[in-house]
Amino acid sequence: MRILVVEDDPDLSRQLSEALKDSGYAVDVADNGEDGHFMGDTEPYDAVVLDLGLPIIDGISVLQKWRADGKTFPVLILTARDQWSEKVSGFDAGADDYLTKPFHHEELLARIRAILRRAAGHTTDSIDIGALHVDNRAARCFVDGMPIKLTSHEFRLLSYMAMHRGRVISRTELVEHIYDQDFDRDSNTIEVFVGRLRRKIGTDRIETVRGLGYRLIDPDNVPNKK
Amino acid sequence: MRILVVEDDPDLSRQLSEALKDSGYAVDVADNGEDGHFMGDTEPYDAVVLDLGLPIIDGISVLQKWRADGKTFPVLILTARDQWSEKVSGFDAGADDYLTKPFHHEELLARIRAILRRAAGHTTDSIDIGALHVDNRAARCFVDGMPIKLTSHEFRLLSYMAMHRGRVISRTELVEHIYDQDFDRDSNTIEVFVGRLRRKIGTDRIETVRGLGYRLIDPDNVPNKK
DNA sequence: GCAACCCCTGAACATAATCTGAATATTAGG
DNA sequence: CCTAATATTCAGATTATGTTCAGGGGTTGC
Repeated sequence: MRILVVEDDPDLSRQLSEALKDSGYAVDVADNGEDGHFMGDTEPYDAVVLDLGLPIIDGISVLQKWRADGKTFPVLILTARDQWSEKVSGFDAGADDYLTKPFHHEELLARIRAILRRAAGHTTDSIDIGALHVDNRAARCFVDGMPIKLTSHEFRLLSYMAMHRGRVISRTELVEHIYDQDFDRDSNTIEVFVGRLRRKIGTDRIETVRGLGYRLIDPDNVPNKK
Repeated sequence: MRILVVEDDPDLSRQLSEALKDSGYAVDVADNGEDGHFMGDTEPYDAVVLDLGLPIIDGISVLQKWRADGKTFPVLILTARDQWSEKVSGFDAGADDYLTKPFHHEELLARIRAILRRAAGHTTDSIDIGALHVDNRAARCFVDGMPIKLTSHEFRLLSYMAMHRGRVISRTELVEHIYDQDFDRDSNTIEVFVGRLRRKIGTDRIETVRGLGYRLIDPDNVPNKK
């Protein structure tokens, strides 16, 4: 999952992106409205954390522009305490949730997880695919109840596939959502990660669709394959 | 489905054609208005992605020429941000949709699927022909609810026939829409693929019309065959 | 500050799926 | 029956995917 943070206070921005990275997200940062708007327009984020008081273009305008352009990623806005009117116009502009500063990291992370899972049409933080259990909250996964140790990138890959289970996901899409901005994929990292994941969670849980990509399935619940 | 991309920026052009190929389309590329116009005039594309700012002949003129010549393929135009007047004249010239740069691959792909299916007179990404279900988004097909594994070329063939179901489709037409430019068909690949498809989805779903081509039908709902 | 470790990356190499073209068999139509 | 059209089969050729591994950057524990 890849997240954009638009925040001008350098301290807060660093804290936020660190906390998010620790939770296993790929994070890009913008420190003003213009850059933030451009990045949101250009890159396929899974969620955005948007401060409202920003240099150059304010947060509400950025959000409005995105929505006018048809961008649908979920947006969590940060407001100063007591700025009730801002919250209202934030929701009007298409925000999905808000958080008043100051806040605990824990709360931010919980809300991010919530908007991510809502966007993907799930109702809880964990996803079961047959005997495979993916816990996005604890960033852990289990097969038949046994905990599986995954590295951070392995978990990102699994988590993204779990959110979109059953669908074929192209290598390009995986790269875009697992890595942050400056990454030029000209190597076979995705294949390597898929290989490692398969060894850990079971080869047949990730189906490869030649020429298109990969798909996460429940191997015990395939109607019948030819 | 075969798509023409007319775009002069080499980076964007490569990205586009890669993303489209990933989605299972056959793709040709032109990097200026003149070549683009010629290719669109000569080859039977199912859709065109057309940048407006092009060397030699600009995009709007290319589109106007095509429409004046009676070309009906759907055209998705790419415009720079804020060039609202361009969008308007694009629609006037006969565009089917537009996308402002920059954009996400996923959005482009969604719009391509949308104009393709509109052009074929469908309203969703999936098509049912009796017990056969073709899902163009997931690139999958089912018979009686059972998933059928198809290779990428097999799926292209099926998808094209499903889009034009009930009509007889000649071998030449199939070759032209399933392969991109540089493919010299002097062999019997189409027969081979039809054979393989038949084995997978059921022999009687593809009818042979001697001397003309093939037709995709619902074997359980044939008005009356002689 | 150092050593030990873990993980990521990119490349080289190995394997497997699928495509192609041709040869051969079968069928429909006269 | 004869012929042309279509089907089937199959063996390379070709590409996509898998696997392995070494080097390096970063982190942890001492």
